[in-house]
Amino acid sequence: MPSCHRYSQAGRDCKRARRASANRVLTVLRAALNHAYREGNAKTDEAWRRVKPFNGTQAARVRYLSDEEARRLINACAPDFRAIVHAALLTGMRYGELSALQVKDVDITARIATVRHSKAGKPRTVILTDEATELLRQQMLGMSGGSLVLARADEQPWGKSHQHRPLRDACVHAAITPPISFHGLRHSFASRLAMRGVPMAVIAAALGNSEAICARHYAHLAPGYIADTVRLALGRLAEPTNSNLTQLRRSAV
DNA sequence: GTATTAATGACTACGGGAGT
DNA sequence: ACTCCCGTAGTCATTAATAC
Repeated sequence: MPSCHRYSQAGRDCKRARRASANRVLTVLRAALNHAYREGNAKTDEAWRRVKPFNGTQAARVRYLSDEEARRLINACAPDFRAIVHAALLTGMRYGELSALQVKDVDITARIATVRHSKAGKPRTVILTDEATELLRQQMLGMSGGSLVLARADEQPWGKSHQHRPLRDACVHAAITPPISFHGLRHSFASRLAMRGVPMAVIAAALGNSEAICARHYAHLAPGYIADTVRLALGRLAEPTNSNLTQLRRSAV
């Protein structure tokens, strides 16, 4: 676990994260207690009904990389790990999705990839940019349909936790401070889109998330988009006319 | 490198309040 | 009474961190 710095932004977020975790524990505990109450094993549920979760725990500011940091990070990775990091930054796909991606899931001609088993349980299509298409095409050269597109140098699949140390080392070499997690690469992808004014609905579709979740994480990165949308939608209420109001003298205000 | 635990992301279902 | 919207509860999957 990262150490908390009491007065820094990281420290405040660490505190928020602890409170969010406490809320989750409370949720699980309350579910168990409610079950016991429904089964007649508790006389009353009043005690835990009075416990309120911490407020303001859902507003974490996501950590993301600037384009320059992302380039440094890619360059600092070993070749096999570099490919999966690069792909994460270009597609926003999760570590588990990338490490399971097979040749048959990638359509170079249509420039799409299919995630057959996403976290939400539903398959989804990932749009590939020219850069992402070229990256995957290079990876897939000479491979058969069932091969993993992004495997380790020893041709074994990237396993659980295999990303942690290489990414941490790459962050050190690339002078990325604070270091970023693999999931942060997904946030970086979405943040780049948000900062370029891409609508939340489009970002949500690209990530396979709900629009509400995306808005929570990335809306603050797109103030220009929100402002433009509001201004465009509202337009003018009335044309300016000659006012029948007299401007007050400064001394009268 | 692997196993385990903690933390987080993200979904659906549901209930309450506001509006009609 | 009904519908819609929004927030919360509950849950599961995934990722991160750590111990060995």
